[in-house]
Amino acid sequence: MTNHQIIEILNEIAELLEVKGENKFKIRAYQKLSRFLSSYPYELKDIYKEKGIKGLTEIQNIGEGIAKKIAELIDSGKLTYLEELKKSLPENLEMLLKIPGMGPKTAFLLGDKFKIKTISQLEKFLLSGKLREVKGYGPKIEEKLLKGIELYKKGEKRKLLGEAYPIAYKIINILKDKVKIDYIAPVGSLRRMEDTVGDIDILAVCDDKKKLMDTFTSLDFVDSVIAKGEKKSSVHLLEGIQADIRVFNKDEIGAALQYFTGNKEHNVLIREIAVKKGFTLNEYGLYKGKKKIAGEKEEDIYKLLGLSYIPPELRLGADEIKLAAENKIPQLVDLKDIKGDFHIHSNYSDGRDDIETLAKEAIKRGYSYIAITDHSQSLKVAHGLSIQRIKEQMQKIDKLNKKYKDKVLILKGIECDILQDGTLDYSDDVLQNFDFVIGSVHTNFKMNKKEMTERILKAMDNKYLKSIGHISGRMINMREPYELDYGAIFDKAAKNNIALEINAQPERLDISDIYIKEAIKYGVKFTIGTDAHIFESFDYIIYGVGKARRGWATKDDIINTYSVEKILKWMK
DNA sequence: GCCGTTTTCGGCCCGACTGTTTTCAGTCG
Ligand SMILES: Nc1nc2c(ncn2[C@H]2C[C@H](O)[C@@H](COP(=O)(O)OP(=O)(O)OP(=O)(O)O)O2)c(=O)[nH]1
Ligand SMILES: [Mg+2]
Ligand SMILES: [Mg+2]
Ligand SMILES: [Zn+2]
Repeated sequence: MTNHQIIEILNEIAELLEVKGENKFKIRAYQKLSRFLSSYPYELKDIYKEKGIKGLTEIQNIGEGIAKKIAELIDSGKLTYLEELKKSLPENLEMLLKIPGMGPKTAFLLGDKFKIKTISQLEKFLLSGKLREVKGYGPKIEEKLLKGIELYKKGEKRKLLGEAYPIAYKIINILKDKVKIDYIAPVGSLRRMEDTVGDIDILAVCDDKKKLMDTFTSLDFVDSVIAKGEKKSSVHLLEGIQADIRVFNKDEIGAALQYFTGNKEHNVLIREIAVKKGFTLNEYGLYKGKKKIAGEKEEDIYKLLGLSYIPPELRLGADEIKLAAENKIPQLVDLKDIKGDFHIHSNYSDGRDDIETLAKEAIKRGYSYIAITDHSQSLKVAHGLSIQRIKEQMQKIDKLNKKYKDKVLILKGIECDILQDGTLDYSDDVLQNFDFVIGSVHTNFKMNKKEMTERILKAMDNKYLKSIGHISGRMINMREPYELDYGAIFDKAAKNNIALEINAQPERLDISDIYIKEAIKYGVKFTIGTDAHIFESFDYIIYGVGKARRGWATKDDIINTYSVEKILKWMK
């Protein structure tokens, strides 16, 4: 029973309780825990095995009630409570609830009174016009639900951060072009730099609100308008994702950002603090009675609530608020601190560009160094480098380093396969010639937790290894990560002075940010690498930095912030 | 169902849009 599975079950319980019309705070408790666990770095089953129920209740948002249920799930794989809950309700409600526009009330009505169990039954029912006979329902609702079914059938998944970000900026640039806008920015999960986003949230400040909304809802790539008001509109895009916009006045921008950045749990906790202090907080401002006491700047709101500023990436509703109250939010690493990129492929292996092109791009970005890290010999599909090719590449790099002396330093790197037995893909007398060796697993993924951990730990005995590439092997939405004993790896990484890579490819984002904070406690350092195969992908660095920030990393934790002198020393 | 240096019981965020209403419920942010 993985955390992932437990999260799904908690969500299912919350949904069913909603349909039952249960106490909404009880429902919130399940939702809150579910969200909390999605960024929790330890497996509950390990904690339960070690410390029992008591270990579980020590975790934030888990009390006696849910601890017992989790224990039953781990012990037996089943949950009597959920089974009973399902029995007491119409079948297949979960499916109905996934239809956009269908909430708990309507789903219950359809399941209970009209015995609807399948999508095709629902379609027939809606087309028959029988729903409008129920008080409170009419033809527009039937239509809306039919549209919801079409959307549901598309089965759209959450988009990768790296897919959604460019779409958000496409929208922003068009709007800026067509309407006079004072401020516009991506917010929600995009601003928090989550791995994936459920929709694109945009916040704007603009005088001509009507024109902005007209423009937004009539963009070329809008395929349906879900809602359109003067403060808020929602559309669905051809790209297969929803976009929400909210428009505010200038003096509300701080409160608006605070609200629209979220996450929801963070907002609720912040608003609770406001209430305790005798204030109210909404998206327009912080109020003491009728009097507005903050709203222009996010910082002011946090400050008046007795908190230091909390960067968006940390706003999870976990422990960031407590730490802000104690003034213990660290100065996080920033994009402007980054001096180089530690994972780049050239046309020597499976990259598109020659090394000189890559070096020029690095110079353009103001980098001090880049590491060229092509694939190693056994990875034939990616044209892994033979020993002869390594020699040629090194000579080439020497030449370029002469040519671009004082402009950028090209590091002789390699992304060396960690073979099934934990040895590296070249012998030490080859590896010793590189400045920077990444060890990556690209083959034989189907090993259990113990075997895969041992494989990686073994590789870490090699004194030339400097960083572990994309450690979990996950491909977001496509391939699950393999299980690892992260504690053992962090421990050895810190002791052997081996960094972990934050791979910034949108589909990888690996090591996952939920582990970074833990690793830092062990003293582990990180190299951020875009894994670029074309120079345009140097852009992915923003996602890498975002992940580092979500892991509470400071400048010191990230090797890419070091000067040339310092990295040369570190690589020795 | 969870939580707490004021509380172990009584709190638990607040608002926009739509469709159906003649005052508001439902859904979503
Ligand atoms: N105060 C408050 N704010 C909310 C609530 N629901 C959403 N928000 C705010 C915080 C969210 O980050 C923001 C955008 O909502 P979304 O539903 O788009 O969620 P978010 O972008 O966080 O995640 P997503 O990737 O879209 O699933 O709106 C709520 O119930 N109360
Ligand atoms: Mg969102
Ligand atoms: Mg949204
Ligand atoms: Zn790789």
